[in-house]
Amino acid sequence: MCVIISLTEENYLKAIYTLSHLFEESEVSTNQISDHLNNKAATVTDMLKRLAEKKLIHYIPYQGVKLTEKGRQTAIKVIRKHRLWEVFLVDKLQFKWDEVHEIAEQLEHINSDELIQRLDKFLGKPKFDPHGDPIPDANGLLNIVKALPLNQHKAKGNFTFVGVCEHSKTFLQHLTSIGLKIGDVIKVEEVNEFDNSFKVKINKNNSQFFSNKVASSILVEVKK
Amino acid sequence: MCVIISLTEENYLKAIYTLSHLFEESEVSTNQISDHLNNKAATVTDMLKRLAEKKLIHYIPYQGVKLTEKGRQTAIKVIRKHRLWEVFLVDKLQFKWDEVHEIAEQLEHINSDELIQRLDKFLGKPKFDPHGDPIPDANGLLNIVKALPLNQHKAKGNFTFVGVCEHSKTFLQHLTSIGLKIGDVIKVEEVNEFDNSFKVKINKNNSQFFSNKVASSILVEVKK
DNA sequence: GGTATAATTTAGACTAGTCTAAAAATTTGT
DNA sequence: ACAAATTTTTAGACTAGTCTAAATTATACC
Ligand SMILES: [Mn+2]
Ligand SMILES: [Mn+2]
Ligand SMILES: [Mn+2]
Ligand SMILES: [Mn+2]
Repeated sequence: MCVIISLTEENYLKAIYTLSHLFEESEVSTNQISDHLNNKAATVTDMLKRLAEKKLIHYIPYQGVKLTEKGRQTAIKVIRKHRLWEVFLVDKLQFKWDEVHEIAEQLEHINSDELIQRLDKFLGKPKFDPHGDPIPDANGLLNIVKALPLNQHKAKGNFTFVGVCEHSKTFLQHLTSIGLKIGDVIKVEEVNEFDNSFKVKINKNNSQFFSNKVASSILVEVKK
Repeated sequence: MCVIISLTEENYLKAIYTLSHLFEESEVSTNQISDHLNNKAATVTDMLKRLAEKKLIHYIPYQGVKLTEKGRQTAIKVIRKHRLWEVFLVDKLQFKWDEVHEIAEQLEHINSDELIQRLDKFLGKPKFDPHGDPIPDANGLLNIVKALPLNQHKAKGNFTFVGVCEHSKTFLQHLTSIGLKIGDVIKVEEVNEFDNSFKVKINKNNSQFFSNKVASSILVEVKK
């Protein structure tokens, strides 16, 4: 009970959580973590030993790591805080969706359960952050997003834009510049076999093209 | 330009700023800082050398320290953030005034000028925090509070309660329990020479007594 | 003015978190 | 199956921030 978890340790746990879901594998490797956090592999190994010591991860040398239940809960809580603060920044302070990630990276480490509970209520208990990512609830339960990237639905029809799988500032700004935001309806008029580009209409406006790169980075659901 | 100032360094600068104003002396001693931050004097000496190296303080061994202009600006900015976040916590999240200090101690280190500017606007550019302390403006200018503790006005009459000079949780809770909040009118009906206690009415309610300890910890202005 | 006391600094050590270089283990390819 | 390539760990070093104990400087008092 009540082991203190440092900011650095929180970031490692979050990285392990994210990577294990990114690659659909339960074991995460040392190099994956070192790439993700821009640290050297030797540094990661040191930290993995400390996290294992604290019972936050299962670690077998050379075999990779996975989170313990305690580690998972800690990671989820950091993600909950990150996403709630992003909602605050966009909804209450009128930041753009491409401006909030760096600030949320700092705010996610503020330690106060009461604060998060009240912030959640103040924001109207949102279910999704400004990028369409689901916000874990107070018990650590997370809606799994069943949406797929647009390019995996190789069919004409109407889709709803529900999130991004690429979070870079430049990509988010690009979506803004083509006038696409969460909740918009995308009508696929043609799928171009040659380069896998998509001819689409956004909310019944004029037609435009999505490159395969764009189509593979936006998550959509079939419109009901 | 653009020297990175760590969270720890920010706390030292804030401590030096606070202590120099608390004792009305420009030079702050090593022991004062070590008491204030609950660090050992040797630790403080180490840090003072680092802060001097970064041109944030003027430091002459054995003589005490004072802030440079750059150090003062940094300290003021941290105080501005602390007090703005306290306003946010009380006004927007409905925290009580005795619950916000610890959380603001964390939030004051979040580093984003844009965030503070937008938070300030969102809160309606408040001039005072929930404890009546003035909030420095974006240029680092601070209204000096000219209010005195009630016990220094040894006279009957009407006063306005504008702030506290004691910030402990128990004291703030005590004021709440006797029904006193910022802005209330305090009518002094008697000053008791024997123990320097005060017979007062708050907002024309029933009379009660303030001990000298209470009277010396609340800041009031003569009611206009 | 000289000594006792208090304040401050120095010296040396420790932890968390990082690095580079080298060693060891694992995986890959023939 | 074994050598080469890759991954991971170990060893040793560094910085920031902290400590204790000892040395030094300042101050207070007679
Ligand atoms: Mn983010
Ligand atoms: Mn997000
Ligand atoms: Mn405070
Ligand atoms: Mn305050």
